[in-house]
Amino acid sequence: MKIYNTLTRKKEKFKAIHPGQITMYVCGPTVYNYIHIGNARSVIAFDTIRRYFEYKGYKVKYVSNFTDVDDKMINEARAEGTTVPKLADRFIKAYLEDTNALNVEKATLHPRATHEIKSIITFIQKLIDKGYAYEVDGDVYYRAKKFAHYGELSDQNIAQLEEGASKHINDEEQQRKEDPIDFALWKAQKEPDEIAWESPWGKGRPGWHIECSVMSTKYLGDTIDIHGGGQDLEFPHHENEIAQSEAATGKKFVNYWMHNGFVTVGKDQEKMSKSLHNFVTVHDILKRVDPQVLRFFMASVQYRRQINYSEENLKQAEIILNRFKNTLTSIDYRLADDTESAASAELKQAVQETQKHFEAAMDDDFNVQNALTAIYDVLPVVNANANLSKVDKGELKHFKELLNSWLSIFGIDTKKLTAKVTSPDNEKINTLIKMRDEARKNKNWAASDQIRDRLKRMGITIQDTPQGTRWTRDEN
RNA sequence: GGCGGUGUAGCCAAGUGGUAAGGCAGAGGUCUGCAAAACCUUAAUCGUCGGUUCGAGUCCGACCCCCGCCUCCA
Repeated sequence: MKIYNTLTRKKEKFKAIHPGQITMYVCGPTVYNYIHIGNARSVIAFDTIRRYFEYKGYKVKYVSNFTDVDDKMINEARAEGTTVPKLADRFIKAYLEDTNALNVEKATLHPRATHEIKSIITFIQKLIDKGYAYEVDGDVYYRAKKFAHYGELSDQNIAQLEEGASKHINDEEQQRKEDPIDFALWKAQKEPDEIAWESPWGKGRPGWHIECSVMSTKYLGDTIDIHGGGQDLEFPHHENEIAQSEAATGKKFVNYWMHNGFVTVGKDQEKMSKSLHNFVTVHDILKRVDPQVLRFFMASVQYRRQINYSEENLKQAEIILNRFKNTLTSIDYRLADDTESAASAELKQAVQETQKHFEAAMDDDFNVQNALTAIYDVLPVVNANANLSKVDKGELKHFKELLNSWLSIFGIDTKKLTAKVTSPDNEKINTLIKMRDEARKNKNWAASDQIRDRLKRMGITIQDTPQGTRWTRDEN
């Protein structure tokens, strides 16, 4: 299995620290708003990766944090006249609802920065003791240049970083810092009503980057297998995490750094982001789009590539899901009917090949496009087989199980896809179909078509096959 | 300016140097009473220019377009 490592800018053979187990940390959102499609992309990308590891038999420890205190949180809470913790609670709840709707597996742990203040203070103190950090009037800064590997992840050189940073910070900050690229580990309280905790350096709150170093090492260990996040976190966030963690522990922080590509929008394909105000929240879009369609759309692009968010592309995802649905439905009908089973070497071999191709593609840095292609290639074979008067029922069943597990890597629940929800009108549907079959027998096409139209209005599509009339619900 | 990514048919997109996978849409056909679904057939010389090579989308050079990071952002 190969994974592209941002640190080395190469695909590397994946080797877990502990065989059969994987430790994964994924940077989560700042919870001052609903998550948008771009945030969801990251969540979905790493959920898909996690699910594939699990498919391969790994046990995955998956930690994803909530940043529940920072300037944006403080400002938003003020604007709404609420407190930072209340604001956080509200949007953490919304996050869990949204990601649950997108069928994202629950993290092993969702630590919150504000619940880790003690550990954060201890960690910062360690950095001060080791000479990697210094305090100035209640603020604590990290001495970036002291860390020899600073800039390696994002491939930036120190001089240029200094030049860039000096343009962005004000004189007052410039004077406090030893160097413009030094970054805050601890920020002193500025207003009396501002949320703050006691510390050896006075009242204040943690800086942004420190929480991830603390939570990752605390819950997953000094060195972990995989650390993920959006490409925009490469610098400075992840660069700083490496500096903090490796300075504190003296060990390698992360073996494989993985960064997902952005969601872009519009004909200019601009990055979707909160600051550009071109975002769509998951909360809103799910009011009109089937969560499975959104999930499949986002999961079907390889995690490093950009996703161009558009109605047309969303529509395409829906059509493909429908093909899966049709195939699975026709398999279900064939498995349930009383026709004889007949072994098919052709089908068996095609299914075997598909599995091989699917896994080879996923093993290659999660190349989901090629993995899906493997499935698209076998669908015509399966569909054609499912139309035969005698089918290989054992092999069809086997394929169905495989397809279920493959699609579940993409976050698709095939049960939901094909559910013939038991509802009060099931009996009515079957009665109508019987009536129609009767009409067809008598070649009473007008009556037959009338019943079909009526069923269509109920959201039921019917298909006539040699094995009898089938029906599916249009919406799941 | 520095770093990184990207440019393949209307759209999505795969492509270890050897005569361009696949999907969607479109067109034609088979099946069907008609449909639906399914199945079959069907399209591009790969941003531009030059180089290396028997041979390049695939390597080298130059250039152009777009996107991102370098400041909060998945």
